[in-house]
Amino acid sequence: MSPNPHPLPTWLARGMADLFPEGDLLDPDQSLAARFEQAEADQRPLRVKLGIDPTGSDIHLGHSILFRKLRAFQDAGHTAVLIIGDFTARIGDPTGKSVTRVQLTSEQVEANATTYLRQLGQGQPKEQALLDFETPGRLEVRRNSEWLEDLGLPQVIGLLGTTTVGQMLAKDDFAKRYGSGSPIALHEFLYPLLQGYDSVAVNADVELGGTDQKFNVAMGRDLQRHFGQRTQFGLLLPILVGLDGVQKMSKSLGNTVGIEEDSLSMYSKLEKVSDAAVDDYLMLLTDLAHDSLPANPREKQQMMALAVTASRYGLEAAQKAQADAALLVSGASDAEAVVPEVSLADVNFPAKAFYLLSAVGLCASSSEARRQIKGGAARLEGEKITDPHLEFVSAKELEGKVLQLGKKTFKRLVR
RNA sequence: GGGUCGGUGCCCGAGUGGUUAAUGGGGGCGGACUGUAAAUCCGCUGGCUCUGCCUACGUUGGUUCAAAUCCAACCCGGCCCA
Repeated sequence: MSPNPHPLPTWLARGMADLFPEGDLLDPDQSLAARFEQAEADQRPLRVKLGIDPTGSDIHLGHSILFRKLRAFQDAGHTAVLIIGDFTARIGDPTGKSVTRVQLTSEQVEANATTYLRQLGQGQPKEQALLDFETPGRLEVRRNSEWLEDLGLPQVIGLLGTTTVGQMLAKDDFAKRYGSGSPIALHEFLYPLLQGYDSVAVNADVELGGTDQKFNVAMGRDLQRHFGQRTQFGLLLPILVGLDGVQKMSKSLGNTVGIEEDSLSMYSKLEKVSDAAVDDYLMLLTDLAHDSLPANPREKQQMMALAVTASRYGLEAAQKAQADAALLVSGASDAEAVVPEVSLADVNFPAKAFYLLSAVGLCASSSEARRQIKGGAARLEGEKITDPHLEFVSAKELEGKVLQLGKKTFKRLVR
């Protein structure tokens, strides 16, 4: 193979799962590297699109890999076009869901969008934020209701006419559902088309997405061509596996690390991710060079956890989290300072042990607490609680003590 | 619109009148082991300040001493026909 005349910058290539098209290396419509060259020559920043679906409200590390890449584009001088899918959220992205998603009201969507932007760092200095909201020209935040709300039926029919049922059924998710006899609502076919139309509306040069977005991103290219526009490149990043190392990181699977979690909890979760996931985390969530990593898997976990936490909270806070986490596992008695506190104000006395566990938030329900106690999971000041009916007469006798569930969860009871 | 099969706990999926809060698997949680990992083994897995009481098998109503199980209507879905 002859040397590539325009290699992609390393910040761009890192962690990339797929890039398309990858044709003639000199053609700016076929090669992203050539598009870069051209943009530079024209002194025109590239427009890099990323769509978010304001259906949830908590951003986790799985989302953040896309934002990190978008930020890298910003730092290289390009324009991030963040599209809030406020209109499409009301349809529901069929991706990965076997069930048709509930449609949200516009109030819910708006509230979620606001929360999203805050978590991405709106109003914060760029050093602390996920995206650069500060530097002029580096960020455009758009809502797709801007252009989708006013589409008339003739235009919608026009969009529908650009593709076929056969093409739609080629999409992985639709294919599976169709094959297994699960319902597919017709309006779900509209989703890829509308997301694709977003690319037309913002004139995107590049669209970022997870590998599960390939179909939708490709649809954007088709529609851009249809509307006589220059086509975008699809840059796909892997879907981050969750803490279990098996399934994708997703809130409904409960294997996430939230971007807003405090440094201690972020570090503690990360340092125990499954070995299967550590290399991915290092690649996608840090900038560490992979040839300088320790061979010992335990050290590797810790290094990764430290780096990821530091990228969010700074090195000093991350190191403190690391030290605190070490204290916590060594035994609650050494860790006075770092155990999170919980108030007894809402607990009614006299309180039985199982009720206390649930009232204090250590267990989801009092029935669960009862089971946990029977299973030997609950401790007070390091001493195992064996009787669910153990009764505490007043808050006084509990103040300052540490209540523990399992090996990892501690709460200090305070007034 | 017609025919037909189906809708069960977080998910999948048994169960077709009576010790059924409902077999089994997955997932989750806890215990042992360990590297706070994986694998393995064991226990738990509707709610309630709980020796008992509630609520649950698409919805509503009915039959019966007794229903997830029988009947009716309705809602939702798959497939076939139109």
